[in-house]
Amino acid sequence: MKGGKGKGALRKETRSALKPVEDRKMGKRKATLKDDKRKAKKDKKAKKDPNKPKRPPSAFFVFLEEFRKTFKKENPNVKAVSAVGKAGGEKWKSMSAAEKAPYEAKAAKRKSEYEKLMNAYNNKQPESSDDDGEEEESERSKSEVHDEDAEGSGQGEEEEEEDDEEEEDEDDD
DNA sequence: ACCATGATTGTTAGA
DNA sequence: TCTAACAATCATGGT
Repeated sequence: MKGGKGKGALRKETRSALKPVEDRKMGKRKATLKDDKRKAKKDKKAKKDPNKPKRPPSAFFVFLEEFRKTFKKENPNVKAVSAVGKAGGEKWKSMSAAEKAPYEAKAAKRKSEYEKLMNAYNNKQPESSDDDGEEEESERSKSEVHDEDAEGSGQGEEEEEEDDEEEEDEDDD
């Protein structure tokens, strides 16, 4: 019985309006970034968030990290970051879902950590303090960490088992 | 001297 | 629902 994946019937018609900006201009999406970044340093109002967790790298980035090494190794002459991006993106699309699976898995894990970090970050974030009152919240909350090696937490260090991969449904329509 | 940019795709959060 | 911007990287250029 392979009824295991009957859900494949109709994923979702919402696709109707999926990707309205598929080929949206790749122009600089961070145009304002420059302003923002600079402002952050210049303006104190834009408090810097040292604790602010950065967005977890997507499967593509995870793959890119490794790809970069290889690419640079075979192309030590190439110094343009865009070169790696292009080559990486091209190959990424060339990879099969199964191949990207391990990368996605890792990316998913990263996200888990991101959520956790976000939790701590949220904790630090003061509840909208009306005016520009810089309130240095003493973070003695999480500071009290003993040695909780008991671990148990699901997010333990998991050894990467590259050996056994779970090839799942490749969709055999 | 230092910061932003370029290019890739994915993901996340805000409007 | 949809949009926009950011995540890494690294040499180079502009101010």
